[in-house]
Amino acid sequence: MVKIKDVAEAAGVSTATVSRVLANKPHVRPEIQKHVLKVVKELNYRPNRVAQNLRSNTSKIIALVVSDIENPFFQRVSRAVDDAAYELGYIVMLCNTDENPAKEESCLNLLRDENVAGVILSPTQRAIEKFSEMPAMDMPTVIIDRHGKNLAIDSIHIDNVQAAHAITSHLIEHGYRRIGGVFGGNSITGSQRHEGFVRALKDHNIKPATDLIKFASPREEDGFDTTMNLLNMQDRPDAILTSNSLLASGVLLAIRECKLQIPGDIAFASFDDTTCAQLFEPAITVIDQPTYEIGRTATELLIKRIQDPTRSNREVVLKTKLIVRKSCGCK
Amino acid sequence: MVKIKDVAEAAGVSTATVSRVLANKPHVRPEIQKHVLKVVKELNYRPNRVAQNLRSNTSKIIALVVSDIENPFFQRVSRAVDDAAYELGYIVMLCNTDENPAKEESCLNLLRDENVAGVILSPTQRAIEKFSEMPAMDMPTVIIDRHGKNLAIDSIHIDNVQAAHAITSHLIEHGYRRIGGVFGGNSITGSQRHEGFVRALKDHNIKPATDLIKFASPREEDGFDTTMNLLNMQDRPDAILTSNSLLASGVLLAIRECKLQIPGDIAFASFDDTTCAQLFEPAITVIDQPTYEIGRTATELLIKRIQDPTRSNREVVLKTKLIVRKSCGCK
DNA sequence: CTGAAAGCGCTAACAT
DNA sequence: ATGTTAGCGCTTTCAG
Repeated sequence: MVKIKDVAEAAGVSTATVSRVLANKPHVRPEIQKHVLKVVKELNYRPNRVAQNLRSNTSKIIALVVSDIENPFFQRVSRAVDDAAYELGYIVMLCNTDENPAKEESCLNLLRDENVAGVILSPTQRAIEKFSEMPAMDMPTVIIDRHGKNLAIDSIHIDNVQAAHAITSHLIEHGYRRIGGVFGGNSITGSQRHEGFVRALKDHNIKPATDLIKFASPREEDGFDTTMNLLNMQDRPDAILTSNSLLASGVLLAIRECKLQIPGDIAFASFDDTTCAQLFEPAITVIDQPTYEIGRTATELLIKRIQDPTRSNREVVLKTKLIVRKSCGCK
Repeated sequence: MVKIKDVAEAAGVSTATVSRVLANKPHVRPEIQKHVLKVVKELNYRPNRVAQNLRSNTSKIIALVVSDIENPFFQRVSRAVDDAAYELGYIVMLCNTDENPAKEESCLNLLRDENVAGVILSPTQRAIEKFSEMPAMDMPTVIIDRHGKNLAIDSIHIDNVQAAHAITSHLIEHGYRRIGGVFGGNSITGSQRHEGFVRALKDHNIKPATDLIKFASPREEDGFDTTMNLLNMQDRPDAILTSNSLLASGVLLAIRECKLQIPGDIAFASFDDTTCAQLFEPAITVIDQPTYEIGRTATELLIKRIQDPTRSNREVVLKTKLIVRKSCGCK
């Protein structure tokens, strides 16, 4: 491997000069600069990022830590982060916490050990609560998808309560009354959407039936099982809302298993406008989140914070869109 | 930040001893070992991975470089890689090449600059061809999804030709004769599946109609556009096969746009058993790849190679499964 | 069994 | 404008 010393010798200058040229620092004679660059190219020299990192405490790696790598929401976000990071000369490290605080902590610590430049994080409930106690949190960080109320940190998210309220109200206004809710368990997102759901019911003078409200881990199988329970009740719901697309698949599978028609026998609505939601017959009414924009904005916020750690914190709230389709036609 | 020197001083030993203890090296008195460990814990010391990397040339980061981060196939693979890596104490860096050789090269170079421990790569055609000339390829590498014939490298993939042959034959045996093919353009995978498709036709004495064979970039919109062309022909196909799930969505959208029934008006089959393929009515006949296993195996192969760079290369070929569903019922 | 000291490849004072 | 040199935090000979 060719190192800076080799370049310096070949060019007949000191390593300091080579370093200056490569960093585009001033105080280098243009002719020398040119010559060094030529030698760099000839020798095919590439600076060792590890050494640069150790010496100057800078890194070109940012990390994206998500709670569920298989959720289409995060997949779309990570595409956006990857695009934006690449444009800005960074590469991204993707980590998955499975909504598991221990895994999250170990992951964050590892990232700090690696001295990454910053982190985009969808935190667990626990991380939000213990934020200040987590040593890893001295890294530049931006939080996505969730947020702590008064945390001194950049965050970007949607108004989950409002979005859930909107889509639930839509169901109610189309005549549905016994609405079942299947929410992601032990995630902030899930509980906020649950809150919006309950509020919408109350705002329409419907008493939330606790037996119609379920929490499940955000996986297809759990969505399926939970829904089967719901559908096997003596007085089954006339509509179901889920808080994410993984659960949605499970719900749909269960509805089919019970040979129920949508929306004739039961209406359905969900979060996240996936291809599947569009392709399904009837197409699914959903809350569409600006996923790509969330990822891009998060990356840009993070890079800005890396460049200026003292800048004031921002909380960006992005608008969602209710996309009305056939899956909850009038009752 | 507490460093090894702090630990050494607090424990009344040298940094060398602390290092030995932490690396579980022999020749340390048990009592000293115990004491050092205690101090490490008290001080909450964590070794700086960057310094370790620089000094000893070892890293705990492996990279996963995929051609399309939005393809469910790679998403499932990356979940598997992430799981396996985590278990083995590594973290993974995810990069996306968009099937773009320039982006791929720049990404690989960056990874080498960062001195990552190894790479799992779904290479572009060009990378396979120019393999030996790519400086980045001195990293431990395992290739997934694609493979070069006589490359001295670990690889893991399925038999694309055989799989495409099988699913095409299935269509033919169900009476379809004018079968359209929509394949991923400029990817090895796409062309191999195309090859299997053509072979199956020939083996059944059907002359491949060039106007029924299309290549598209693996995105929903391109699948849609391409299929619209196919469906607007005077003598449209009676069945369509696509080589990946992103294209499949586009095809399905186009078929709906033309108000055609599956399989009544037109049959459909594809690669990759996604949730969507199961949920769609009628459910889609697909070739199911062992995606999770591909990711796990790749990770395990990579770590083994990292630990022993001299070990002989392996080419692992995994079996696929034809899952027959309603989308190509008898004509 | 343990410590002193040399460097991994680079950057940034500090000299000149 | 350029070179000299001292580390960044760690591991690893080499002595003892």
